Amino acid sequence: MKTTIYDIAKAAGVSIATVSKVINGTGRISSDTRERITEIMQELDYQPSVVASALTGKSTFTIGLLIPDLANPFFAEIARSVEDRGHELGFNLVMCSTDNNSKKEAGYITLLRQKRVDGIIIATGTSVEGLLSGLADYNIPLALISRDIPSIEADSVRADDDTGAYQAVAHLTGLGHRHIALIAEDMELLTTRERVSGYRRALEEAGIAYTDDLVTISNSSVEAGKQRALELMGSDHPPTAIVAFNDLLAVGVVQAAKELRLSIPWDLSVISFDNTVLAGIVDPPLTSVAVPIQQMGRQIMDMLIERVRGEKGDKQRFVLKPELIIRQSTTFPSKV
Amino acid sequence: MKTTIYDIAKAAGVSIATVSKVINGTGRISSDTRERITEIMQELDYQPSVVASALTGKSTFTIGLLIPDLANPFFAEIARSVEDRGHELGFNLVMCSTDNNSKKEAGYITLLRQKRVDGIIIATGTSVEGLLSGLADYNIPLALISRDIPSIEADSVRADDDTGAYQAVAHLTGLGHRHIALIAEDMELLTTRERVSGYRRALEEAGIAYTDDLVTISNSSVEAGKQRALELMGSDHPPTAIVAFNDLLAVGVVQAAKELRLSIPWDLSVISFDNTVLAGIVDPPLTSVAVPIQQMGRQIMDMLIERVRGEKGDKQRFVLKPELIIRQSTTFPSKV
DNA sequence: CTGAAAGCGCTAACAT
DNA sequence: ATGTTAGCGCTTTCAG
Repeated sequence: MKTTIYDIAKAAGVSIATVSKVINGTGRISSDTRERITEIMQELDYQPSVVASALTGKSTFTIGLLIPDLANPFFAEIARSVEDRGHELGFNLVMCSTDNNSKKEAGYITLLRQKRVDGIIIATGTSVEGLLSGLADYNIPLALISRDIPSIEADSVRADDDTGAYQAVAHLTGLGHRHIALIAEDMELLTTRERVSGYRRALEEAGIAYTDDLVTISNSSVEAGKQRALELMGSDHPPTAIVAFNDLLAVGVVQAAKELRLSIPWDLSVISFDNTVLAGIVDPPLTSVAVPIQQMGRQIMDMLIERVRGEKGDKQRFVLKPELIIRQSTTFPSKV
Repeated sequence: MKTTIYDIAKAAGVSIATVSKVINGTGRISSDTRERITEIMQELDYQPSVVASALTGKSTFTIGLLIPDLANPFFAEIARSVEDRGHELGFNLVMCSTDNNSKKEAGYITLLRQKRVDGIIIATGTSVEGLLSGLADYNIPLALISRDIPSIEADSVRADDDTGAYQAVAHLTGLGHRHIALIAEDMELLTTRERVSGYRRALEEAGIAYTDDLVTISNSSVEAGKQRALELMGSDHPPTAIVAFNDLLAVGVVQAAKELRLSIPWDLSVISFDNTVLAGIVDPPLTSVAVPIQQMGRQIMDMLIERVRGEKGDKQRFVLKPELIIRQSTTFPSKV
């Protein structure tokens, strides 16, 4: 049998209330009995049940993290930083990889509700919007990382995507590129729309007209990135540079270039977003728009825990500045 | 207020016992009242509390996963497959990245105990050994993935590391290499010892003497791999091939080679273990010993859930055959 | 087929 | 400084 608070109480010759108090450091108990009880708890290897304690109204000390895919390094890194900060604060993370599939999202959210998690951090796209607005009612705090959903009442931390894209494209136009393609993600995402807007702004400043067919939509995988790049490069007037909305896509572009026997950066410049471990590892290493993943992870967890602890007040929305890390995948265009 | 089983009971004009029965599909209730109750639960958006239900002796439907580092693609992929299978079976995963730090391991295990998780899957090294043998007493089932710990009474799934290393090294000796280095991990790990043994076996068959200084120990990171490679290549009699015990290390080797202006595979052959996404992405793509991560993940979860459900009987230990994926990082040695 | 009641392990007033 | 007691939301005999 698991040892309970009763076992401790009996062994110590006190009431369970007293034991509860030393466990939680509440009320006043003589340091004498405190010590004795502490000792007995150790001897009996007693672990207070957070299940029971949660039932009495205290928190479960677990928070849910919804991401598209743990196997995507960007999200794995986010998860890691969130997990670390949570652990420091005494909270555990339950992972929910949704594949951006609304069925799975709904399923996970239901589960998280049933488990009475203290809060939920969301890094997925739009489809959850409906589910989420509901969540507010159950008053379980929500926080958004990396993507923001304006219609949702929640704290958020994300990168300034407009600026990020602007920096990337300006770097390219500065090098002389005038035919720059985008491999974007779902247009429903604020992230995507902002990046496209930054792209247009940079083009405009360089006096370059915006063309629809240089912007292609793709889901996030190496394979998809490769396909899109193949299509772009196969067109009548192929781009001299491609900006991919994440590292996986960019890796796909690199593979497409290899297949087409195009050399990067000489025949084609490439810039990625995210700057995960992948960006530094491919050949050539990618110029990439870096977002401070660690910082975002810690910060969102901090904000969420504040809410869990009852912090009221307006929702906060942080927008972090991205940084363009210049590596070897970009140079001036060969043919002007 | 959260809606409880009482609210449903009242609204339906029945007792909570009846509601409980329709929730769990136990006992016998007229399909009439069943429907009515179901309907009301939906209307009120009722979510039964697994916290409360767990307190009455049922499971928490959550299992803990201990890994060294979620940001390492190998473990991220393991986590993903485990999570998926868990989700199919109705279990959630709480992530514990331990950095192979025994303090963290102990901390996480304590937390998992307090949360009354139904089971724990472990992919970390040795330091937990002590903690774990204890766990058995609290009768929370354990399962080991990717690494086995003989002294622990637990189901396990892992790769046949001896064979994996043998295949890698035999491939190399077959190409004519006679000076093959190993960048290994912690010697305490069964995995490491078995790989070294496979290495020696392959050398022996090729009539090559084993030398201690060709085997170097490293912790798992790109940076560490690079350092070890630099040291190896800087020795009097540098190896013509290096086998790295995971992709991160191998990437480090590749970077070291670049820094030394050595071309892979012509100046140096490289083989990695794990065959994660990284192996296919670096330049050149790495010949790698692939283990069936997906399959391991599913299988370990299946075995663990069996135990959670009360399956008794001897512990099962599965050892899966690895496969050598030949890419472009290996060829015959240039100078014989 | 349905309900009453006794817990599960712990917390939080409220007494003492 | 410590103990009593009434829940928390649900499951599970055991009656009816």
